[in-house]
Amino acid sequence: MSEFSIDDLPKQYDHLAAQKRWYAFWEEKKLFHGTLDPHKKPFSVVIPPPNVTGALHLGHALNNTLQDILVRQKRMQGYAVTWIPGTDHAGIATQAMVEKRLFNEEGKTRHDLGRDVLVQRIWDWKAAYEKRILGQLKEMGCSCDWDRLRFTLDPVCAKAVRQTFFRMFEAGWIYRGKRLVNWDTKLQTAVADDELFYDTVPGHFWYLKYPVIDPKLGEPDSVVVATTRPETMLGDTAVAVHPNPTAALAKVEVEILKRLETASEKDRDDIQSQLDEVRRRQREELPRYEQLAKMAKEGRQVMLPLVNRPIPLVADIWAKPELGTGCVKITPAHDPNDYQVGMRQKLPMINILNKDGTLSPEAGPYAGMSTDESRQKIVAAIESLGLLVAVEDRPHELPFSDRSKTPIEPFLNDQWFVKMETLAQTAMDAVSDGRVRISPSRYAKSYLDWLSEKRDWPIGRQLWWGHRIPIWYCQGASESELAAAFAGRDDVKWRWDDEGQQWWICSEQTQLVTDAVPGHTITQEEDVLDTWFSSALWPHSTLGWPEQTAELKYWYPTSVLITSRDIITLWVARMVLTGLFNQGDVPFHDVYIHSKILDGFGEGMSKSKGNGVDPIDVIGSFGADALRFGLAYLATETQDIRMPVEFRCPHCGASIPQTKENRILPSLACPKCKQKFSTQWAEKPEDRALPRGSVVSERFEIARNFCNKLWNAARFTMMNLEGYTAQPVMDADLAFDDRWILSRLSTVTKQVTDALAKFEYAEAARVLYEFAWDEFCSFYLEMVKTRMQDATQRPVAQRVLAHTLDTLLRLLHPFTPFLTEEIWQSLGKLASSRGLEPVEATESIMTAPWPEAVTAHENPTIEQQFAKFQGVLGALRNARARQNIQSRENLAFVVRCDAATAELMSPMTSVFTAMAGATPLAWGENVAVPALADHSILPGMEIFVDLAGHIDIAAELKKKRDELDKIEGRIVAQQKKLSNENFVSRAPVAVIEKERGTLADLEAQAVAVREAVARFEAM
RNA sequence: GGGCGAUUAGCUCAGUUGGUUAGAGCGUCUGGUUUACACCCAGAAGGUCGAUGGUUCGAGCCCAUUAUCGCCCACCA
Repeated sequence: MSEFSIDDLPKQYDHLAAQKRWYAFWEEKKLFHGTLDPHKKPFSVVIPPPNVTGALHLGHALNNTLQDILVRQKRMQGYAVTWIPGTDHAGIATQAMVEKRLFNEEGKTRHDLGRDVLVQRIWDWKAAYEKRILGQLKEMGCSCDWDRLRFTLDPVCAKAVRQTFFRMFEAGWIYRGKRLVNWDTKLQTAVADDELFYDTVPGHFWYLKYPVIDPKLGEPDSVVVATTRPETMLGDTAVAVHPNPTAALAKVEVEILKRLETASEKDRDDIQSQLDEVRRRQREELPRYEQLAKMAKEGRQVMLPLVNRPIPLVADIWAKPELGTGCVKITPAHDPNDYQVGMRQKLPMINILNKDGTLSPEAGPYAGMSTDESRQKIVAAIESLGLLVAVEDRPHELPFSDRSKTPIEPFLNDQWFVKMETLAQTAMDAVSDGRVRISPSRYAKSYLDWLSEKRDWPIGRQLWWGHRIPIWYCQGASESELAAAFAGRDDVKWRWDDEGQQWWICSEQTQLVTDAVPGHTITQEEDVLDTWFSSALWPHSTLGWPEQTAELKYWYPTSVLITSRDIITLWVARMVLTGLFNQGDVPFHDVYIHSKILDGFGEGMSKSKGNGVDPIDVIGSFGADALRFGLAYLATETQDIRMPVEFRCPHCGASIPQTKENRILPSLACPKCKQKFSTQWAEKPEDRALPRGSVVSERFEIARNFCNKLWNAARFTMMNLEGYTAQPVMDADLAFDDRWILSRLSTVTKQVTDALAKFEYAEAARVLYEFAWDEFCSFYLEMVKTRMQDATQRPVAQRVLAHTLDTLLRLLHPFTPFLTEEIWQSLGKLASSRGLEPVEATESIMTAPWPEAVTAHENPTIEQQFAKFQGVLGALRNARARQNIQSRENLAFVVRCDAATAELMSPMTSVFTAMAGATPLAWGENVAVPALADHSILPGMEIFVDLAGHIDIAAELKKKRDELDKIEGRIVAQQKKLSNENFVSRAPVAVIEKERGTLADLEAQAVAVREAVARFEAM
């Protein structure tokens, strides 16, 4: 090891060097790895696996920082700790990214490549992004247990997925139903909800007349339905009317009346017109509605025009008598609500669309046409039959595919579901009875509300990237053939599918051979499972379930899950229910939901908006320690973190605030140096050739400055450790400032430990920031300076200083791991043994014990006395600034105070000289007051700074008179309060006493100020 | 439409169970090359706590109403 010299330490903390050095050191020493230790309590955390769709942004940085803080603290507290890292295959999103690139760069769709080739391409993408993501985590300093790295498509996860599916199939909870998907007809793929955008396009509302078949006398001869998509009439299988329109309208009327009572002036007209409309319908339409309801119950039919198909009138509550014509056409295959009606009324479902968006053979003469074309033809044909009642213009909000920019067709697909009745209840119970605690507690409500609907979980996805559903279809075989084929196997189950007239065979195996059933061919389901199906298993699948491994037994249930609020339902709830189902125990005891990071406009960050910030950019500018400390400092409980974003010019370092306009440009010119730089949108070669401007936020400056402050405090400490020897420090050896800092240190230790236990990261960071800066640096270090000059005081001062820094470093380590390790290592070279009862420092701060509060050091009296000292110092500095006296001019002052205060303060002469450039001449009750003085008043003290030759008497007199006015005003207010009979008789005695004390104080001040006024007046 | 949250200094945010004169950082202004730190030091200015009403001796904090913004969920024949 080379000779260590303080001079090697630069004035500014070199974060990049420290990050590289110490991360490698920790990995080499295997400090992140948690070993199964029966003598230690386990503490385990699974990472919310980031999607391999792209690089991490600041939201991930926050999430992982908060986990790492906890994990590092627990390690120091002596737990056996593992933080299991990994990534998620993110089915839809990842396949979409790859397909998008394929389309943009090669003009191909997935069908051009085929399943195997596309999946291979996605694996390549995954490899690249996983590497990037893991690199980002490491740069942030995350102490993940890399030996346990997982990916949701790993064989071990795949096995857990198949086993879970198999067990659910066995339980009878897997079934096949219908679900509406957003179908992109151009790319011929299902599109996720968040890949849609909505646009309002001009459209029409068409009123179509369907003739009633054989109307009886007095009955209407037709019904009128309204639609924005007339072509779907080809798939109509019913017309619905409300079964009890009288009651329904009455109910609506009551609701409107209720709203009218509480309505604001502005809404009143609107609500009133709704009421008028309902009443009109009650008068004019009700008889017809009632008649239709009666006809529906009699099973009457109407004739679907063009197709000439009789379809039933059905009585269903989906038809609202207060809306439209009161009659609704039902197209079960192309609308989710109509689908529900179709299920209730047992209607046939006719799919009139092909996957390319053209009309299917079911559309008869219109087959093969586009929807637009068929719409025109159908409207024209209906009009020619005289069945078009009216056309209204009506702007319509249509969903579009973000990828192909074409309109989305709602498409009802066959889909696999999991029944949630039982599973949801178990997950609700786990939170209701406290086995899983969600904090902040308000989020338990969204969890419970969502689960209580017990909506079945659609688990199939029409994709190629993911866990293929372990179901095989077999047609034409008899049950005895199946029983024979799978005799003696408990890893295969089958069920008859009445609708498809086939067997469903479910197997835990990766592959069932196509001729597993002799004489019949079996084929595997094409679809893959929802991404959340595999992430739901994450806490136990990562530990080797279904094998009951030692790992699983030791680490499961995990200790805490830290995540963001938008996936409480999608992910957290499902982890709880699968954990209970598979392992019989909750997956974690605590869930902490942290805030979200927003940009300067209050919008969530996302890559597509261009306001996302790469943590690596922040680390480059400010350092990983500043990134982490800054995030923790901002992570308060309720408030989302608003973070104005700026570009940093790579040429001159200037900051260019990000606006909604400039954040989507491929390149920008720096307003300061006029040179151009590129952004994340750079695609053209000329843009890509420019240097890249990083995207950062100035909100990390506070943390960067703090890190540098701490760095310099450590430098100062080490500069003063020459001749340091480790020896126990006796209580009697301690100086006033030692007692004070040790008292504060113990309190701070307690506060930080408590705050972290409650996930109050911002509170912990704030306490540490204020202690380190305002107390340790601003006071303790300054006071120690004078003691370091004195050979008799120096040894104790060195020991307490080294001890305090040592403890502070350990408290800060979870927040700023690199910085604290860097200092720890340097400090170790000068003072390897530290503490009031010295012990040898550990080889890494990571393995140092978490500080314990020392209650014996906590001393309120010392803290009060110290506050007095700070008061005097403040008054002196104030006086200097007020009188505009240069700092090199030494001042003299006297303090009028009681004997005890005098005794306390008089030994501190040199401190006042050093810290305020002022020398006390006398302390006590009867001090001689300088004729011309700056006068300030503190509780129990009056400070007179001798101003001979410095000030303007008239100005000073005015100041004093103003001050007196102020004090007298407050005395009047205070007297009024105390003479208020209500206050005196009702407020607690302690409060009244406090108010009386305040009044006495004010009166004393008034006396002193009057005296000062008199003195000036006499001059 | 339902649920949740926010609104405090120019900006970004703290503010413990209601109790003296509501705090911090940045920014602004004044003054500083005090050998740890200009990513610093010493000071100053700046707020009727979104609005209205209520409870209370006392409200930034509790209750009701309301406005604005954000998020989640549902829905839009």
